[in-house]
Amino acid sequence: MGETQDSITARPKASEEDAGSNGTAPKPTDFIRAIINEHNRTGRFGGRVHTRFPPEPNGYLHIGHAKSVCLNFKIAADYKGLCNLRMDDTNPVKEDLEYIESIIRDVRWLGFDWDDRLYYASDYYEKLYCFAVELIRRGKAYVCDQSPEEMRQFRGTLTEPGRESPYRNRSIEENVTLFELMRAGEFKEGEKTLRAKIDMASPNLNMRDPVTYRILHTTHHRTGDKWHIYPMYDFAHCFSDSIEGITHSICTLEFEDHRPLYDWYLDVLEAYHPQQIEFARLNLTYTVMSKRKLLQLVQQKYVNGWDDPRMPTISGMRRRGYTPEAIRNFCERIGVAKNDSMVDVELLEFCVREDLNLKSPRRMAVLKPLKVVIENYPEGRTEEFEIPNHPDVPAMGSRKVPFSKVVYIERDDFMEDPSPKFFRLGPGKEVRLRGAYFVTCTGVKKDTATGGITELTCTYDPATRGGDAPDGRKVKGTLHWVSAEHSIEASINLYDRLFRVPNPEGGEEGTDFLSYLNPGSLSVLTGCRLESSLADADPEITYQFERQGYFCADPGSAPKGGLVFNRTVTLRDTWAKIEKGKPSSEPPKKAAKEQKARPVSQPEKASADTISIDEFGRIDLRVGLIREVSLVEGSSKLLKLMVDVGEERLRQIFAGIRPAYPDPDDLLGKKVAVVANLKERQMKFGLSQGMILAGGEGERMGIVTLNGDPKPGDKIS
RNA sequence: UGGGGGAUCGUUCAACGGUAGGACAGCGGACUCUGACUCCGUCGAUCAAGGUUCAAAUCCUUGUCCCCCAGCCA
Repeated sequence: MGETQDSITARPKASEEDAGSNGTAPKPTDFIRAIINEHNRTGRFGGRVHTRFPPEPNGYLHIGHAKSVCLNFKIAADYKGLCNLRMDDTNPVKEDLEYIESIIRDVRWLGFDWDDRLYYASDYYEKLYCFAVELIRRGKAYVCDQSPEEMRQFRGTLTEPGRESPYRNRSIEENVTLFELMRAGEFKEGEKTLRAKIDMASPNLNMRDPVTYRILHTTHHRTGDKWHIYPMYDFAHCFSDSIEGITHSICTLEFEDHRPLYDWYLDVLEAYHPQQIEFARLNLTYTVMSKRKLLQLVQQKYVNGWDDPRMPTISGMRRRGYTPEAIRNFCERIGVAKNDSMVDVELLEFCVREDLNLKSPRRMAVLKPLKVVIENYPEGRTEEFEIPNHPDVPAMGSRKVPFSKVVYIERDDFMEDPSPKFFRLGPGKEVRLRGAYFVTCTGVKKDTATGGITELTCTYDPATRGGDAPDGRKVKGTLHWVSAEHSIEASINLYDRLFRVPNPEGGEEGTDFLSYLNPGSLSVLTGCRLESSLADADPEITYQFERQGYFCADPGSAPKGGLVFNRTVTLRDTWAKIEKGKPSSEPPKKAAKEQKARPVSQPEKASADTISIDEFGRIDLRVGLIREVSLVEGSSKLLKLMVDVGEERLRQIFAGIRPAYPDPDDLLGKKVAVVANLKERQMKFGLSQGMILAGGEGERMGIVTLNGDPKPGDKIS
């Protein structure tokens, strides 16, 4: 893996002594390693560290799993221990061979190795069965005839104890016999279970005689029809860990109150006893992480399979062009703790860019072509420019890029009436075509019907061959380009976040996460023009299309449909930020950013279950002019606004935006978006007659303000 | 109202009784044949109230808020 990250974040030497007598602990910081260090100090596991990554093969691995994979494998590596890969396959109803294969592929792709230690809980079924029998013999388990319904009723509630099952006191012999019959398939599903005999009054619901084995007449993907009973997670997991000699059984927080059960099973049978440690699972903004929801997205076709590049799955990210190094690095940076956390997806994107910037060969590709004819360039002439594959890594070599009289540039790189800050092409302006010549725009051709720009004419300066002017004159802008005649056509998938909101799982009660799907998460660009060297692009390689972002050939759609590229991630785009912030909205910050619909135009394949225009139309959005602003006494958050929405009277609106406006007078005269048909609301401070649109929280809040010269009361469409 | 966890810059991780630090994001600037990269600067936090102490994010008390648990899922 060759990460140097560790040494960067590690504390200096002094802490190394945490490692204790065996001195193998290089990473002092996180709480898990602190526990391990303590174990090593006291000799609990004789200095041994053996972890495992135990996925259930009921779905594809996602970035949240990657966190766990990295944690387990890295801890093992750091302590010179081992990490097993174990399929936790105890529920044949949900599991599948396809998932097993994908998991193996993904963990390997992430860069981890388990030698020959690929295990399956199903390998232990026979042993587990014997453990269960022993449990019965020790009077610690019984066969129960209660139906699921009855069992639920007897379990009690969070605040009331449960009641004991009438079958709780069967004789050991009867239990053994019944359990054998369960195994033999003599009973119907749900007819009987094996239950641990613990304590129906325990405040921990997991200890109220939990089911240990249930009857399932389902063919198992590995053991076929051999078994009619399957162990439950708590039982199978602790003994699987125990059998494998795991020292540290690392899992997520929700298993914290399963730990007493984990410990109970092992203690009752006096088995080797690993230490379970729980950490907070990863949440990422603008996505969902639950396997159930991801499955739903796949099954209901909101995305095109588990490896859809918009999915947070490992296979989706691979297809999108993410690298294992970037993902591992991300997992390193987010750290590990017990706080519930929501990591900003921008950090992931940063890690991807960071890695890709170093190793992506540069190419030129025009996504939205605009034809440029260079008037003074000889007809029929072609020359080739030698352009480096990487500006900072000469070792990556160079390639020849053909140039001719007609080239394409990016439509966004031309403005007919540019602002002074726009240092790309405009009428009369001179720019550099990267690695080729300086050109000056001499003319603009338009479609007479639509007025849309169809073509540009330019002149070039032959003296600037290669991209430098001998007279030392500078140009502000450098554009990417392709020769019309030599370029190849491709379509490009632009991906944006799958959800419109940072936390699609945390919506108002009763709101389905699907309603937050981003209808613009995929936009397909056709007729893009690429430099010809991209014709046989290797899907394994992610290229940087200069000034655009990182892209890789889509392995899924290569064969017949022509060349298809996936956008991995955009380049940072400060210009877009300037542009966006330019017109009005004072503190656009996050508020504006979160609305960001990056794929600007283009046909969109709307794939989401969203509200319709009609529904949205029920909201009466009006232009409002802020006429008065005053502080609200007794509230640190509210401002009282008097807003002109084109009616005789001003509307009184209380807005919780004060933290963002230390000087509320800044708001005077601003044109804002007002929800005009909101039911009036009586607040402590007065009647609020509408709502203005804002985004963000606290100081990073911004209100939606309007450009141009709309009149108060104008409808916002 | 039971049990188990958790609260530190916008986000995330650290600080383990002794200067609240890093990363991402933001903002400003330098550089630039990618408005990229890089570099520099800057903004910015200890849930609250008490207490112990020369000294508290850290220890104690009380409170507040958030997450998880009533599958024959994992």
